Amino acid sequence: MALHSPLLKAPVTTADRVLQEIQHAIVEGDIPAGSKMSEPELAKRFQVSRAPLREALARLERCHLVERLPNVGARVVRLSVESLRALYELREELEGLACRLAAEKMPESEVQSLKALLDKHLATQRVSEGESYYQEEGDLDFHYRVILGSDNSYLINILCDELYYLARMYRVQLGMNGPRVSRAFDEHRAILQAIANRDGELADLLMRRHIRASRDNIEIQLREIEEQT
Amino acid sequence: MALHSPLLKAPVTTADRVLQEIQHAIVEGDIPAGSKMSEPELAKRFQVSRAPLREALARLERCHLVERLPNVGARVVRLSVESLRALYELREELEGLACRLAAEKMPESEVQSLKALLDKHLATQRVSEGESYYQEEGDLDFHYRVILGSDNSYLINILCDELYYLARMYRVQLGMNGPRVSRAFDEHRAILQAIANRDGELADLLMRRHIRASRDNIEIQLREIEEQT
DNA sequence: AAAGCCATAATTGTCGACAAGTTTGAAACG
DNA sequence: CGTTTCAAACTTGTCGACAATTATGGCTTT
Repeated sequence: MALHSPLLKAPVTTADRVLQEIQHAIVEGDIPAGSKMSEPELAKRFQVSRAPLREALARLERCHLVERLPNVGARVVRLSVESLRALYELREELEGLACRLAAEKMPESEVQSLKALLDKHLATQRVSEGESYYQEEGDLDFHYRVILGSDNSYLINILCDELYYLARMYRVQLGMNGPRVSRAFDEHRAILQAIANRDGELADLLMRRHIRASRDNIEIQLREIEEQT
Repeated sequence: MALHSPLLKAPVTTADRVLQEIQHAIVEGDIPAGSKMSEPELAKRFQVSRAPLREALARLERCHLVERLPNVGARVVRLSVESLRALYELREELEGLACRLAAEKMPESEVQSLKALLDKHLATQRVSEGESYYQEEGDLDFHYRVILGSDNSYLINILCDELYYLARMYRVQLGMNGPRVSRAFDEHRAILQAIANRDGELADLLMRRHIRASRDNIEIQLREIEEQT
């Protein structure tokens, strides 16, 4: 599933493989938020020794999916309004910057290619309206490619490796509901148009709004759940 | 040396200790930029087994001081104009954001405490003019505390853990020369004043300029060296 | 009965050895 | 003489076992 995604590099080492498996399990909620991650237990579950497992845990900490304490161990992070705020506050700023840079640097051919991608999304959306999976992948592809257009390796690393999976965890577990889905498409179009016009300032502004809207959507769901407890 | 720095957490595990030692060695240039890092060699040099050493290498990769390839190994990064541009482009944006947030959220007591810190720096500078060590530590302390004032854990993590040491490596190896040193003090004062006035927009702008100036300074040194080759 | 303490069990951190992969360099070939 | 091939040497990745630290649970004490 989703093996075509540009974000999934082919695993070369055992640690790579188990990282991807655990990452997926956490994002999807198969390993529940807040739970303790026992090294012996996970090693048995994924049929590996503790060495590559610990390597995987270290990388999971790097992308903020687990928290580790020396001599104590690792826990899956808990989703919270406070963490969501901090995460999206940062994404707003960084993806806004990515847009500004992409407007300056993205080659014309890539802009055209992105336009074609959005047209494909639109067609796909018509076929399966409300189908969140395609939408989500499409949304991610769009963001992903804009970020790559920034041509800043540190920015790309932060957004695509370190913040990506946590943001995805919020979206997968708290979902994106009805009307928001189709609106996101229009916002993508507007952002890309600004980039095509080489209007970095506008692309920045539109992307910030786009991310803010996405955050508001998730925060509503999250508050409902937090109040239940 | 520099054990009082707020950035240096007390090492609890062997991996922590060797990480700090290697980190220091790379930043200071004792392990030269671009050189291969042999695991057996480093293990012998620091008197540890390869397990904690590999843990340290993983964290060095995280803060962009080394690059690793599967089944090949780790190399110390090379300093380049292109990498400097990307790094400072990002720092400008992120520390600008930190200033804006700090202007909103930093408690009054912390603002006062920072004022006292700058006064102390000024006194210290008079005592040892041109002494780059104190200046540098002081500069870092200032930036560090403004970042903490942002109250955004992901932002703090990126700036203080992941980008900090590479930025420091550029500064240590390419230096901060004469007139820039004293100017930095004045810029700090202006930034802090804006934060004290709760003028986030201005603090953002001033911090961006401050970082841009610092970058220009380093880039000049770097270009000279690159042309020599 | 609640709080503190100690021994025990379980977990994490580290080690040395083996397996799998890559680099090196010399011999064979064009 | 330059290029290719291949094997030996070395490096990285993985494993199982041991050491050090933390969590558990029953016992004592007040």
